[in-house]
Amino acid sequence: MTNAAGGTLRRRPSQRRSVERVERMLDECALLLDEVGYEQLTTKEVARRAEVPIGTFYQFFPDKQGLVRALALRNLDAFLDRMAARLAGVSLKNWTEAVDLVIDEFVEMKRTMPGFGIVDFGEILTTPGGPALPESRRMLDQSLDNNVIVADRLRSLIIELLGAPRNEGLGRALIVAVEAADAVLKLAFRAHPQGDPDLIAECKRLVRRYLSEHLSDSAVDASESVDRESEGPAEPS
Amino acid sequence: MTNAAGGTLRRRPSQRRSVERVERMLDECALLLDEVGYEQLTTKEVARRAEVPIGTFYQFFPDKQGLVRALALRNLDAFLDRMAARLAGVSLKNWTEAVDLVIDEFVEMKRTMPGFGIVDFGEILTTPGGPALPESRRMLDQSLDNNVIVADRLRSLIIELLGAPRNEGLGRALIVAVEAADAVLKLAFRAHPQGDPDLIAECKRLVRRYLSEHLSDSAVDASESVDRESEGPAEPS
DNA sequence: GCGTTAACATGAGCATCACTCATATCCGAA
DNA sequence: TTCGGATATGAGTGATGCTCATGTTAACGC
Repeated sequence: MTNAAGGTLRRRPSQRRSVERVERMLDECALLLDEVGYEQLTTKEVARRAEVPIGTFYQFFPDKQGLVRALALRNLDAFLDRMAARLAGVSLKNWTEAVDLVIDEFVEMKRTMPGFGIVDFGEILTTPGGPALPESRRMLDQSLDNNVIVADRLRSLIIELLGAPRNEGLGRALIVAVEAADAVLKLAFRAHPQGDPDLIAECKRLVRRYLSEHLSDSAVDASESVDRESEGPAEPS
Repeated sequence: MTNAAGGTLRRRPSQRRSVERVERMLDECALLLDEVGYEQLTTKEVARRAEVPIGTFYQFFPDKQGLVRALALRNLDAFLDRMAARLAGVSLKNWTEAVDLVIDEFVEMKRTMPGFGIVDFGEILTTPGGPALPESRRMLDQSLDNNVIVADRLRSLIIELLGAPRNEGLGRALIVAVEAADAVLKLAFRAHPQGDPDLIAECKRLVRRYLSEHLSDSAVDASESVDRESEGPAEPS
């Protein structure tokens, strides 16, 4: 819902042609990232493929990092939207099913959405191509925000759907779970182009075991918001 | 024990002066990495600080990535050696203590060893400055090797010290645990310069919960290799 | 239609980077 | 001393991220 490129753009495109251009640049960035990786990706090539002059590129994106960060945010939004839609259309027996569903969806995104496997919720999102520097506090804070956004929205979804108790530690636990799952799934995709099934299964186990401290099974049965048993997708508020 | 710069050097320094030079370059690389991050790090500046001509730099390191990878491997060796020494000098009551000890040691390394927080067991080790590319299989395999090396040596240490059963799944579980813990600790250090204590504690919980499937408490008491109760450091085989 | 003004578009050019290679220097053997 | 090959060096090369002076379009009052 929120604009995917929220604070990362130098100038927000207003006219229709400009919007399409920015979108095209992000599309080509994603494809090129999958082809050559971040370091080999050049702004000139992105601009060339998107059929946009390099000068125009730099009117919208502050720099190479900004481009990739904007893509990361767009991917993030896409994932969260798909998650919300997916969770809304299913009646879950217990919260562990929700964990499996979220991870399956994440894996599916990695398999199909260009650039999703490379630029996602980890530090790449923050400082793509470079590890976090103690100097650049601002960027770090932003990354932390992004991380919190994912975990927070997941928590909202889980609470909404499963009626889990609003533990104080749940928020932090979800952040930790997201971070850990992200890392393990990265490993799974490093080991196998489509994601090593064993490692994906192991990832689910990891998250289930960890979250079982915070999410009790009893909370699931007490769920109030899962009223409809229908399988059709329901609209989130 | 094994040379830290394993296959990453273009030419192995033979004379004493050359060895010192390579060591100095790695030292300055680590410091500079902490100061400005990978992307801002320039080979010229590393060479300048190490008081080595740029030409000489490229006689030993194939490229910028090779330099950072060599540093990563040196840090890796340092960590594993310290782990072995630390575990050898302590009698553990149960395996969860070993988990805490390993994580504490890891955190201590992140706090004190230059470049350790930035270049470590994650993908940065593999493709520093760039996420994994589907193209560059060779690098990916190497990264996987590195990851396996850590987990494998940890497994050896744990089995040796705690007499844990040699489960088939233990190896993979340790790889997953290392990957997850690494990610969560990165997060902890992004949130706090010295590492957020809450997140560090959460990391221990995560690993303990996960590994409890593979390491039973009873296995600890049946430990055979922990004969000596002395606290002096013992030599690993 | 016309003039004015501001926003937008463009790509040659600049500073800087990773990396090379022709040359200089060293050093042991004869 | 002379020679030959290994080593050391830094000016130079091509490429990259990014800028900015200039050209083009759009909007609006008259």
